Amino acid sequence: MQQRATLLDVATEAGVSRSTASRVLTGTLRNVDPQLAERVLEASQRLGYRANPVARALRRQSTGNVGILVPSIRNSYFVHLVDAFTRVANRSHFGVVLADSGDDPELESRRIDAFGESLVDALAVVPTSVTASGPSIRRALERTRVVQVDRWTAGVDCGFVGVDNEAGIRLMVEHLRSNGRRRIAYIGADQDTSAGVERLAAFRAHAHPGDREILLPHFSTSAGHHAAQRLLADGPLPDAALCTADVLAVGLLSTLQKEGVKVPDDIAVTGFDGTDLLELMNPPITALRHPLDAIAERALELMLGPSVPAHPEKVRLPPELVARSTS
Amino acid sequence: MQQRATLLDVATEAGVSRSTASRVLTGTLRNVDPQLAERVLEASQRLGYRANPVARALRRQSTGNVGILVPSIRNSYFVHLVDAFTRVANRSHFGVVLADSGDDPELESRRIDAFGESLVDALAVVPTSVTASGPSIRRALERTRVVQVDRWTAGVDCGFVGVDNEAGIRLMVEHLRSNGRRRIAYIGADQDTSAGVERLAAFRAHAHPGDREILLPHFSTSAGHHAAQRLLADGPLPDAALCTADVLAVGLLSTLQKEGVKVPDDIAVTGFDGTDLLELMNPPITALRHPLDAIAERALELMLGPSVPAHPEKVRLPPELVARSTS
DNA sequence: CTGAAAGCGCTTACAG
DNA sequence: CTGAAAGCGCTTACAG
Repeated sequence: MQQRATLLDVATEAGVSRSTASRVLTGTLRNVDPQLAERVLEASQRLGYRANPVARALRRQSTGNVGILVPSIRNSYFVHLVDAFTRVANRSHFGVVLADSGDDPELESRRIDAFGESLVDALAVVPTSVTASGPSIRRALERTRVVQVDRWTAGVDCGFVGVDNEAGIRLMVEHLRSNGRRRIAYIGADQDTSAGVERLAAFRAHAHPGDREILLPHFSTSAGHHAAQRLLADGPLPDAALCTADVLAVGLLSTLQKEGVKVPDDIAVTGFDGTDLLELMNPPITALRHPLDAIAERALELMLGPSVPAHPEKVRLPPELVARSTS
Repeated sequence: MQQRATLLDVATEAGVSRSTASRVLTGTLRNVDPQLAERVLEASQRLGYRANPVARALRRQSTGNVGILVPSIRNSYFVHLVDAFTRVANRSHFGVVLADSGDDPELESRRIDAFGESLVDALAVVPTSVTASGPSIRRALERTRVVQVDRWTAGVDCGFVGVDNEAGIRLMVEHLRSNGRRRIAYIGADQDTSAGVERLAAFRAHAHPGDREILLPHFSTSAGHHAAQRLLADGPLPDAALCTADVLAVGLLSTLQKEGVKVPDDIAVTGFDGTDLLELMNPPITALRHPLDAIAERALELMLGPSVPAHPEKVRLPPELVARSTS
């Protein structure tokens, strides 16, 4: 670990000024003598020079990094989302800084501040709460460009990109009904998030008398496990469990099967997100596919696009239904 | 999104110099008049001041961030590892920057350079290849402090912290034998990584004549699926499949079951990492538990500790066996 | 086409 | 105890 070569070192080695060296190295090649350019390039090579990004960022007032804050990297839906986001960002030569808010508004607030005071030009956040996340996001908005992804918060004037939850629920309910399911149990969670709220509202708009609702604290596999136990305890089994997250569906299916319930014969089980957990289960689980690449692209456009509109866009992208063997 | 207040703004507002304002705000409170300190604090509050971390990093020659580069965030083992690493780093007030090398030495090399030229004080890397990752890691070592986690590369003088693979395999083989399993199929992958190499060598040291080996390109669920197909195609089933990664075990179990094989009656299946996938499967899968927190702690010590020893430490931490229902 | 100079926003010896 | 000044390593008007 030796002393890094600096721009001045390169310039000296090449016998030019820092200005010229900088011009060559940043590719502002117009207006540079090819001879000198060559010398600078060689010197830079010889010294193993790489521009110090901290100094560059300070001067340019921009780091070339974007941040993404998700509730939990343990939830595989967010892993897929981060994956898509990173791929799209890298395509435009942006680095990505990832953080996890532990599904906790308090921790989320600290993370947002860390980003705000930190090294990103813009921030994508999946808020943990439709209400409690408001203040931190508003605070972030004062310092940097922010877009909300997958979930929004109330009363915050900030762009949003996510899946169309209403369409997703409708697709799923129609699919179940058309397969003869008559008593659907809606397995919801995180009613304190916009996703939870929108999905439940959509379900109620399409519910029939025989249907019911089970609402859990968080989207997690253990919540799915608890939902299964509730189903088992509460008398006759419904003929479908519409889970509003893959992790819920996986936990629920796993628990039902351990109790000897046959899926899909006794009950249909559906997920929501399209993660690759679905294919691993036995039987593979019916769910939606979210347009994650498109979501990431639109999010980055909003984050990095030219101006900040007075009324930021809210973008909802339609999911597709992917029928597998549990329905 | 308004103009951020600068240190000069705070100083002016409080009627002091930047030096004093800086002293107060960085908590170098010795040698500051309490009166002035109070005024500075108030001004800072009023202006919503937060130090610009880029400027601070340039001046201090340190960012307060550490990086971690993993082969794939799709592999849930690495999610757990990153999780532990982040928790431990945050405890010491370090930020964490995460990147994914897509299991590809080429991409890995680019990511390492990005880190090297980027905004971290030290880097933890899980190399993709015991050979091909060498040059990039050596290059990183010239610019910043580096520690290898979970896997090492040949001929690179760099600290390492990981699980004791030999002990893990031994534990697992003994467990299977003591449960009466006589024909063990070793399901390996990534023979180009130190983990792959060490695990295979350990297995061979404990193998019996009836045992066999199936080696796959990568640790992934689809590789587990292929392993199951090979097992099914190759004549009489062994009575145990010792998988050297949880994702392998999950993919293999899932495929075997789809083909009507009974686990554990027909065959035992074991994982390796201790991710929470194991509990979701039906039946839950026997595996090891890695001491991830300890691994993260030791890694951070090596990354951030005082001096760089001439012969960097190689730390191997012992796993525990967690018997579940597949063995 | 090229270089001297200013400046991004901080922190920290140094002098007083 | 406090402030003027230097400097971290770049980039970019500006003058020539």
